Amino acid sequence: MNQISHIDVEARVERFRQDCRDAGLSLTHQREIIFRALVEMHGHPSPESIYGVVKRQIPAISLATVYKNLKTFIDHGLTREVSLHHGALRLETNSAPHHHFVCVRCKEIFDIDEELLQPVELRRTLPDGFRLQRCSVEFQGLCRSCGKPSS
Amino acid sequence: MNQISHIDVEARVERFRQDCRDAGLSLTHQREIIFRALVEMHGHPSPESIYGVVKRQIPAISLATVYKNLKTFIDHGLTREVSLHHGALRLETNSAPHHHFVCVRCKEIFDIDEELLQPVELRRTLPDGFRLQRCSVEFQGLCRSCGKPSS
DNA sequence: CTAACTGCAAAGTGTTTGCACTCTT
DNA sequence: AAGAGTGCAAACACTTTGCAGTTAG
Repeated sequence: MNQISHIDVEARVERFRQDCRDAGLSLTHQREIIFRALVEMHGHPSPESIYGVVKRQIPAISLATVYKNLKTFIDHGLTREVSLHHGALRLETNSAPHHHFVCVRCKEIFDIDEELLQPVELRRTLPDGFRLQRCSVEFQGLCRSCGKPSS
Repeated sequence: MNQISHIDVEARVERFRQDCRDAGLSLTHQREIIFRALVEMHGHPSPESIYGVVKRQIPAISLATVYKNLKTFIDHGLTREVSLHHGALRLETNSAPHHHFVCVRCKEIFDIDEELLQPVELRRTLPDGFRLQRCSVEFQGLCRSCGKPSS
């Protein structure tokens, strides 16, 4: 919704370079262009749409490279995916209202009883025209087995 | 996490039958077996895993039928999908902490500034061994354009 | 120089579709 | 009957993989 200023982009790209060095990642031309495209875009772009932007600057780039790099970025916390459970349809079997705990490592989903939470409260109303139907909270972290020091 | 009692299953299947009648959906054998399998399973099953269960009772059933019916169930509110944005990878461009509003109709995702919300509070701690890293709220409803009476 | 990265094409997933046949109503 | 639903196979979209060649450190 907000414009992104050039200074933000530059700052984020600069931090990106540092993060790559810190993580031992090569700073390739492709890598940087992809990251820059990402931070210059707004909303929640798909790999394809990022590819479309990047291709204007590196016509020979392949979609696979975009995918590989986005995955690398995610793995190193350089960007984030909108949802931990994209990829495949999953159905609810629990018909009672509840929230979810998603393990960032094994991706397993655990139900969290609704009454474990204080009701979520808005400080102000949603932007005009938006009609709220329901709201659910997603907790992210490590589940019991993934959090064990051994594993 | 909890066992599902037979009485719950029967009650839900009975309601299902009624819902189908109300919605003008044919009550086929396959349909009912699929629904029953779903409510008898626990957690967040995939279409494949439901297919596996159903196949034991109707060996000739096809995976496509399972998919078609699950979609029908979702469309009629007879069950719910775990995440509205499974399907394809989407990246965040907004690096500030924020929540999401997802339009149930057009599936568009809108960022909701973190400070619009009272912080989410737990009444008790999470089950032992779970390590919380972050938490984000997903609002669902109709967005501005989908909520217009015209559309 | 070496390990990491890229581009390509091919292979994988998970999911949908078209169509002839079969059931529910 | 008529329309809705089913099974099959083929088509799809999205993503990953293997590998030979290239580049960063």
